[in-house]
Amino acid sequence: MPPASPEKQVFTKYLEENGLRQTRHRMLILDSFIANEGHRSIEDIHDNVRKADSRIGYTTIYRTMKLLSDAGLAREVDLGDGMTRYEHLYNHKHHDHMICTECGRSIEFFNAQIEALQDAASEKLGFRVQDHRLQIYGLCGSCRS
Amino acid sequence: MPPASPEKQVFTKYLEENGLRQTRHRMLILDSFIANEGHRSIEDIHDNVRKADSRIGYTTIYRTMKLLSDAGLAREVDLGDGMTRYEHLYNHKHHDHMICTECGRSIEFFNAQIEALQDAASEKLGFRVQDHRLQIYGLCGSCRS
DNA sequence: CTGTGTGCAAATGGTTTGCAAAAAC
DNA sequence: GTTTTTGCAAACCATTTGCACACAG
Repeated sequence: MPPASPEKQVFTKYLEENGLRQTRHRMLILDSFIANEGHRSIEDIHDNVRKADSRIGYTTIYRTMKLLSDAGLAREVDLGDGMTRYEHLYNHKHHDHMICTECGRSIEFFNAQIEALQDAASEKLGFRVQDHRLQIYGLCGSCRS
Repeated sequence: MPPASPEKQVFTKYLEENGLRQTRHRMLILDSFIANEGHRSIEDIHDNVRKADSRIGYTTIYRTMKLLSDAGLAREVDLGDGMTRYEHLYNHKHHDHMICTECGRSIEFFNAQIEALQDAASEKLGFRVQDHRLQIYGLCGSCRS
């Protein structure tokens, strides 16, 4: 048997520490989530997980994705399309998003200077930063022509 | 008669240009909106406008706030409390928000360097910026102690 | 008058919840 | 066997829409 993926180890540990059970459904959802990159909606994940077990319901996806977020494996992102999406957090650098208002595609980017300035600006206002989100809206390369 | 406020002039012009009518309800909503600063929900505005005319319904607030946004007088902000809020845009400098995860209060801030870096980072990725939103989550001065 | 604006109630759509049955331990 | 988890359906809640009536131009 191959060693469990680090994400699975993190999740298992999280479940144990919180007195939660390690169920087959939760593990299938984790499997599907780590096997697919991107900004995935509950519907996306549900469709994908159903290939492994067609009896898994929407509700369980909602509840499990919340657990994965708490466990630090997933991050909720709001791309402005009216539904919560989830992206990988484990071993993924923090980043922000540029969202094309024409085609809806989103580009991930990271800028260390912006990050540093945010911290500095916050500290100056007496604010202790926990997290932040930056979305830039505009036209992507293909749509601006 | 005092001259109409600049906001009223902008809105009137917007309505004319788009073949829309200048109704009493729309003007009352604009009055209420420009008379109160802050991040106001539909419910806030509705409660306030009803003091002037108790027959104005929720629906009209929704529809009119959308018009005010289109006219460039209001901006939708998402403070993560599950409802759309509106803030003034006319003669208000662009700014971003720090949101306290403890008390929910939000602080407005502006940092020219961050703005410039965003534009530069976008341009480098072939992105033409139209707008952007930055929310920093953390603990405000009163809550961090 | 003619056509737009409005209020009400009902519909919508993503998300949450109550509860009995199923699964984990 | 006891307790947690799950699926289903119903509830929720902010927002939108259909429609008959009210109002602006």
